[in-house]
Amino acid sequence: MSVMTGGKLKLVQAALRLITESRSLTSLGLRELAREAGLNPNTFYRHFRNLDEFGLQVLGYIAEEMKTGVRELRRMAESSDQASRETVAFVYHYFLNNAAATTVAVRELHGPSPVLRRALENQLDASAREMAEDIIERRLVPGVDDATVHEISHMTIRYILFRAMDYIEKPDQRDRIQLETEHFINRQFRGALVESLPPETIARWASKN
Amino acid sequence: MSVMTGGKLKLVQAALRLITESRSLTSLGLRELAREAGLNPNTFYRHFRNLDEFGLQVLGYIAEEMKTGVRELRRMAESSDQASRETVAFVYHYFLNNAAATTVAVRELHGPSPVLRRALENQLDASAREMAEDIIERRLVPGVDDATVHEISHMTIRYILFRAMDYIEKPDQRDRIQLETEHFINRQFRGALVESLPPETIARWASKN
DNA sequence: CCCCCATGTAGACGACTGTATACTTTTGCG
DNA sequence: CGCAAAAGTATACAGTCGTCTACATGGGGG
Repeated sequence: MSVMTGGKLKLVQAALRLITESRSLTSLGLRELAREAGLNPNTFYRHFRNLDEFGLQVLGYIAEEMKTGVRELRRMAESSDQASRETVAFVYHYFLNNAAATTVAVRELHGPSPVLRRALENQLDASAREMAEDIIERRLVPGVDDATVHEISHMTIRYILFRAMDYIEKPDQRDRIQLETEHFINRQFRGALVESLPPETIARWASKN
Repeated sequence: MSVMTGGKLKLVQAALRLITESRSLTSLGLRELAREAGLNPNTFYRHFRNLDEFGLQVLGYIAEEMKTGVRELRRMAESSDQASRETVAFVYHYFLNNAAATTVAVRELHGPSPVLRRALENQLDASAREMAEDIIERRLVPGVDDATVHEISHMTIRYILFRAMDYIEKPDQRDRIQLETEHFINRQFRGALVESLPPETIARWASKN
């Protein structure tokens, strides 16, 4: 399962290549894949039962890629305590360097195949849980209860993933995207601290500081 | 342009029907469309030059639908001043009643066709601008500057659209989605009020109230 | 060494696709 | 009504697709 070689790898990589050139995983054809990979169409059957199974394997492949990225991220976040700014920069650079995987994830998360959608949702939920637990364990946002941290993590993971797509496609907006992401995160966590208070009270207090 | 009739309408509606049954606009076939609409394949050519033009027309069709929805929403928001809760409920019910259009929008916003993506982005940006201007004019969040209101509106519109997809597909989670959406909005605007203050200061103050 | 099994190739099949040309029906207007 | 344009249909063609069966290669373990 773990390491792919030969034709199998070639086919998966061909899929990633085609998808970045504005295609969708679900719309790829067997022959098209083989053509792009430089293989005979029938070679496909030596590695996959059908296109559905292929899709899942591609998802597994990119999930593996993403996991190593997350691991790096956590290792880096451990060393710095002012997480936000550099962390956001790091994350977007990571997505940029894994544009193909990112594109697949974003496309299929809202794509037509229910199976792939569920698989991706589970993957994202798992990442969100990890992120939340890290935040809670390291007491990064004291004053916010655990359930809320989980909720915010869930939103943030998705927000970043979608913005990563823009980040990849619109180089001229990268600074803005990074900045808005920081705003997003800051507002969510700061907002959570004063969630139960009426806006007027907050505004009055804030204007005095 | 305005009113569709006969075969043209049938084809567009057939597309919406197929898309809700887990398909993507870009992946629809000419013959498939005609079959679903109960028409001869060649009738398609009487109304559309090719499938790309068809896609754009479908988008225009649902954009028209959405616009009337937004108009209703603004009319309703005018009458109540505690916007948030009922507004959110209203919005999700609207999306639920226009499931096909919602699905198309979400699918194609991250779909493989750059043309459709741009068209949808512009549509969403326009809606976000309208929303922001409403909020600013009615002074719903004093203490937050205009640029920030625009930024938050932009995020919120997208957040709600994506959650609307879940809302449609997962009936058992509808209450939770509605609640989390309220949280999202509240945290964004409240967070914006205290954006520039260090979290510790906020937490200390909040714990005293 | 040889054999075997995994991997890759060749050719063919029926089904489906987008499109062109030609014909029929329906519709709206003077 | 009469007739022209619009809308819908029939048939056909070349291309692509997924899949099947049969055959070729080639590298590692007995």
